[in-house]
Formats: sequence, C-alpha cells, structure tokens
Amino acid sequence: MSPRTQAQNEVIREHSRQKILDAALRLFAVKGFDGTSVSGIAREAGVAKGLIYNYFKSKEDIVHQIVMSGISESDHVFAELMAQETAQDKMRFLFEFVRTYLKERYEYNKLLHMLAFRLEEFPGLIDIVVAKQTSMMPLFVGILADTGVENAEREAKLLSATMDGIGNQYMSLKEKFPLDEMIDLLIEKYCH
Amino acid sequence: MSPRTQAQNEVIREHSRQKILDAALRLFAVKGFDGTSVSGIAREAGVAKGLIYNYFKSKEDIVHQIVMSGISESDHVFAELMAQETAQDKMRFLFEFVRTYLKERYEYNKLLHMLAFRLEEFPGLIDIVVAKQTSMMPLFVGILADTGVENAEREAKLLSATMDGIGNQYMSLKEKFPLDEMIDLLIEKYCH
Amino acid sequence: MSPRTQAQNEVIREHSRQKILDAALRLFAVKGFDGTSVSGIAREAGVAKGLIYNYFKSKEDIVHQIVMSGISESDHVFAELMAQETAQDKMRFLFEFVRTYLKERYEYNKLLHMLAFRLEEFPGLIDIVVAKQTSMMPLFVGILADTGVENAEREAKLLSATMDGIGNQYMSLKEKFPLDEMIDLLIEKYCH
Amino acid sequence: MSPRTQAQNEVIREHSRQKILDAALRLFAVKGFDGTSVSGIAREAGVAKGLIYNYFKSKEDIVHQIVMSGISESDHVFAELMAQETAQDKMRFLFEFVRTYLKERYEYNKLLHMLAFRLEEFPGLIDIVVAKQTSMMPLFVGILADTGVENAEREAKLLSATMDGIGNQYMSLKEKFPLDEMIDLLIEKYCH
DNA sequence: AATGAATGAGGGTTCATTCAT
DNA sequence: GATGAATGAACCCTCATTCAT
Repeated sequence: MSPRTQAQNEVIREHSRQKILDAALRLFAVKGFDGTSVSGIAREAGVAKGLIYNYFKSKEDIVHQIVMSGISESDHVFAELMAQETAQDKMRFLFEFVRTYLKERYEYNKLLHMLAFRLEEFPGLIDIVVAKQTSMMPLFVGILADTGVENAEREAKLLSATMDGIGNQYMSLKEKFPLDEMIDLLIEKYCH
Repeated sequence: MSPRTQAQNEVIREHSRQKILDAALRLFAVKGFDGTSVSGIAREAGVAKGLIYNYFKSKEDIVHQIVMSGISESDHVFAELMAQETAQDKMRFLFEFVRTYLKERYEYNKLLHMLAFRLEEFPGLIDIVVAKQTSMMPLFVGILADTGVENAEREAKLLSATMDGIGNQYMSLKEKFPLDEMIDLLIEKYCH
Repeated sequence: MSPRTQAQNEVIREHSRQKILDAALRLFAVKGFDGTSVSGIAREAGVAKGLIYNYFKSKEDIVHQIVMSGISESDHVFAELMAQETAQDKMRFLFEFVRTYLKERYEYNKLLHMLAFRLEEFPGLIDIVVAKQTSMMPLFVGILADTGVENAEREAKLLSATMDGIGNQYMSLKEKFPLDEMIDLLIEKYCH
Repeated sequence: MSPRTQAQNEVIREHSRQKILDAALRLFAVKGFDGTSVSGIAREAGVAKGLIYNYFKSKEDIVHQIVMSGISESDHVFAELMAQETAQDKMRFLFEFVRTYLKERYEYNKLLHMLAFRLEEFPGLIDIVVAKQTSMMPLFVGILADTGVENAEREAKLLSATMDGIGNQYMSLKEKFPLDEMIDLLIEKYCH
C-alpha cells in the first residue's frame, strides 16, 4: 500500500530502459534508423509506445544513448589494451578484440557504420565520436612505431582503413567473408 | 504542330530521365535515401513531381537505375584495366582508378556505401551487385598472383577490404583523409 | 505509528486538495486549459500525478471545483454589498469590488473569461453560472433604479457589458489599460 | 491531355484554400483552437488531411490566414467610416457596423475573442493586431471629441470597453442578449 | 494518503503515389 | 510528354488516466 521506494523504482526504470535500448538496437541494425519506427521498438520491447518517452527525449536520443553506452564500454577495452606489455602484444590484443567485437557486437557495429554517414543529424554525438577517434590515432601510431614499422603515421592510417574495410565487408557479407582468416593474416603481418 | 517523331520523343525522354537521375543522385548523397523526398528530386531536377513516375516505377526504382548505370560504366573501366600489359600495370591502373573514382564519383560512391547496409530493400539490385563482386574477385586474385604475391587469395581479400576502408574513410572524413598518400602507399607496396 | 485520526486525515486532504487547486489556477491562467498538463499541475503543486485523481475525477473537474469555490466566495461579497445603506453606496461598493477583484483575482478572472467560450465542455458548470448571472440581474436593476436611473433594465445590461469589457481589456492589456481611471469614471457617472 | 494552365490551377487552388478556411473558422468558433483537429477540419472541408498542408504551413498558419483576411476586410470598413460627413454620422456608422458585424461575423468574432488571451502563440499575428488597435484609438478619440464629448480620451476607452463587453456577452448569450436594444441605446447616447 | 511507471488514443505533420487535365 | 492538386497511410510525439505498490 505504501508507494514504491526510490530504489525499487530505480530497478524498474533501468529494466524498462534496457529493454527498450536492446529492442531499438536490434531493429536499427536490421532496418536502419529511418526504417525503424518508435511503434516498432515498443512492440519489439513489449512496452507501450508512450513509455519510450519516459526514458528518451526522442528517437534520436535512443541512438544517442546506445552509442554513449558503447563508447563507455570501449574505454574499458582500451585500458586493457594499454596494459599489455610489448607493442606486439598490444597489436595482437587489438586484432583479437576486433575479431571478437565484429562477431559479438554485430548489431552495434552495424549501427555505428550506418551512423558514420549522418553524424550531423545527431548533434550531441558528433563531437564525442570525433574526439574519440582523434585521441586514439596518435596512440595507435605510437604502438605501430614500437613494433618497428617505419613511417608509422602512414601505416597506421592504412591499417586503420583496412580494419574499417574488414568490418564493412563482414557486415555486408557476414559468413561469406573469411573474418578469421583476415585477422590471422593481420596478426601474422604485424605481430611476427 | 505536327506530332513529334518517335526519335524526337526518345531524345526528350532520355533527357528528362537523365535530369531526374542526376538530381536524385545529388540529393541521395547529401541527405540519404530516406532524407530525400520525391518532391525534392523533382524540384532539384526542375520537373514536375508526376513526371518522375513516367520514368520510374517508384523511389526505389530511381536508386536501382542509378546503380545499374554505374555498373555498366564499371564494365568499360574493367575492360580498359585488362588491356594493360603487365600485372604491375594492371595494379597501378586499378589504384589510379580508385583514386580518381573516389574523387570524381564521390556522390555515386557514397550512395553505394549507404546502400551496402540495406540491399535487401532493393530486391532487383542485390543479386546483380553480388554477382559483379564475385565475378571480379578471381580476376583480381589472378593479377595479384601475377605480381608475385604469395597466397594471393587471402591477400586479394585483404587488399579489397583495404580499398573498401579507404573509400569509407574518405567519404566520412573527406579532405581530412590523406587519400593521395594512401594510394601512393599502395602503389609502392604492390607495384614495385 | 498509530494511524491518523479521521480529523487529521481531513486536514491533510484539504491541504493537498488546495495545493492542487492553487497550482492549477496559476497554470490555467498562464497557459490556458489545453496548454496545461496534469503532469504540469502535479509538478507545480509538488505532488505526484496520481494524487490528483484522488481528489478530482478529471482535469475538467479541477476547473469545476475552482469555479465553484470562486462562486461561493462571491456569495459573501454579494451579502456585503446588500448590507450597504444607500443605492449609491451599493453602486460604489460594486465598482470598488470590481477594481479590487480585477487586480487581485487576476488569475481566477482570466480563467472565467477563457471558460466563457467553452462552457459546454464543463457540463455541471454551465447551469450554475447561468443561474448565478440571471439571479443577479434583477437585484442589480433594482439598485440602479434606486439611484434614479431611468429605464434601469436597459442601463443595467449596458453597464454590465461595460464592466465585462473593462475586465476583458484589463486582462489583455494589463498595465497598459487605465483600470483605475475607468473605475473612477464609472463612480463619477453612477454615484454622484 | 495537356496539363492545366496556371490560371486553371489558380482557380482550383483558391477554391480548395477557401473551403479549408471556411471549415476551419466554423470549427474554431465552436470547439476552440485546441479542440479542433486538423483531421476534423479536413473532414468538415471535405478534403484529405494532407491537402491542408499544401495551403497552410501548420494549424497555426490557418488561424493566421483567417485573421489576416479579416483584417484586410476591416480596412475597407474603416475607409467607409471615415468617408461619413459629420462626427455623429461616423459614430452612427460605427455602431451600426458593430451591430451587423456581431450578427454576421459571429464565428470570426468569436475566434478573435478566443485568440485575445493567447496571441503570443501566434507570433506573426500579435504585432499586426496590436498595431491595428493602437492606430485606431486616436482616430476614435478624435471623432468622439468632435461630437462634443468632454474628456474624450477617457470616454473613448470606456466606450471601447463597452463595445468589447457587448460583443462578449452577445457571444456567450447569443439571442438571450438584447443586442439591438444595446446598440440603439448607444446611438441614442452618442448620436443625439 | 501518496507515488510514479505504464498505457494507448489521438494529436500535427510528412510524403510516396495517383490521376485528371 | 508533362503538370501539380489530391490522397491517405504512417510517422513521431503528448498526455489524460490507471493501478500496483
């Protein structure tokens, strides 16, 4: 008879919020941002349409929150990478991470790739994503230089494009693309 | 006041059709497929909205025809590539083509990349695009083998991903991405 | 931890109810009936949305109760008016009341004026308001006749319209409308 | 087989636009701005909902255009008023106009009165309406002074409030309010 | 007595498509 | 061949109301 406590409410809220985020990510990955309707997300999440707006300001905000939570995850991964001993180990860790990431975060990755062409529609996002990318690059260059690669700047950008392309093709072709073989090849080339 | 001849009509038709295709490509590249309205295409092309449906069955069909015309162009390029003497020349021709293509067919390329994630919405397209890609790959592997690369199959797929990624990044970052440097680097690596 | 007594409960209830009524009146005056949300009222009153439905059947019912409480107030004013000695005193009392009322019950008056155009949406209200008005008129006519005005019926209706209009303009123009001057003018004309 | 000429289209457009304006005014007067839905307007006008947005940018814009067309009408009336010979004639013309206007433009007048409380929601409108009102007042004062009234400024404002109130009551009470009697009384008082 | 998560009908608006001319 | 007025389904979003706690 007493109203719920704040803690109880927090649990309920977080549960609903996560159900919606999961459903949205699932649909965005398959049908794209415009192809996914808020009604569809509600249906997929098993909640009423209106509830979504208790947790998200707008459809854009759902994307925003999905990406933000992905970014905060990536910070952990990055810390782990930097904890590796040698430059070779760091590179290997990176490649292995890409392998796992592409396989297990397929939907999230697809969303990111689709967004790449329209970041300007998500004002809060673009700065954060760009900042992330530009802060990563020098570290990546450093690691590559440490493995003995000459002209590491150029090579880093090329390798970065290569991994981008691998992600791209894996998403388009799925099992028809030999992801494992490609990652192994990169390890072979860069972590001798 | 005599009626137009069939030939005259054909010229007029082709002219209008091309104006619409050009306008549509321009808008698709900037605003995406969903962000572009048929009215907008008509306005950009300087024709009436209704006319579009004289030449195209639907909005999807416009994309279809844009892509088909791009594919038929690529056949000519491919013929020219195969006319090169040595494997090195062929590789160099390919890289130079990528360089030019990315710079000059920016809009078309952007459209293709955006479509990559949603080919299933364009039923007639998916088979053709996939067929094109799979028919290219063995020839590409052959050329690479001729340049002396070992394990050409694997390398071809990796290089293909790399070029894909270069295109990707060039489209996202535009002038901030050192396209020329990347292409030069590839030429250096593969056409010594 | 003993349960509250009935009397204590009654006090609490009346306090909450009044907080809600006050908040609602404040918002209705600024944003109108449709522009005011029940959530907004709850926020302004500092109570939970759900509590409102413990005291009011619906959003309409809030308006209903605001107006009813205003009417019961006006009964007191009317008794005081009738207690004045001369007809001139009664008229003066009336005009001074209008002056004070317009200044101090701005929000309530604004609500009433806004409702005037849509009484049929508040079924319980229309009869009461109309009854009030029609019961007042003969008394008003009597007072006016007592001041020596000829054709008091006509004059009463015109004066009634004038005061209505003064209220109207004061609400639209606020300080830009010379309320005091207008009231003084009426006193001058009718209470020589 | 030829497309419609521009003139033909103009006729069609103006016809549809007017049907929508008429339907909207009808509904606004009965149900208010918020109580009237765009779907309802479309139904009342006998057109598809979407057509409304060929002619009006938004629901607000419908109101805007209704009011603007009313204002341009009022300019003609005003010119006619000023063409009267004597001040008495001008006053009589004014009162007669109010009589006719209240009877025949009932819906438009009701809309105006409802808007008075929320002009700030119609940004383009407020300046125009206020400018209209403030430009009228001095002329009105002048006429009143010419009829021999002392302290014409004060009297003009009071009379203005009176007419406002008459409009108000006529709209609320309709036939139960003796409009003709009131207007006759004003003529008697001011145009002896 | 009080809370706020949840519901779903209905709002304004956009846009691909049709069709009379 | 060409026009653009007209259609209506579907979109995102708001909000009065309910109800388990």
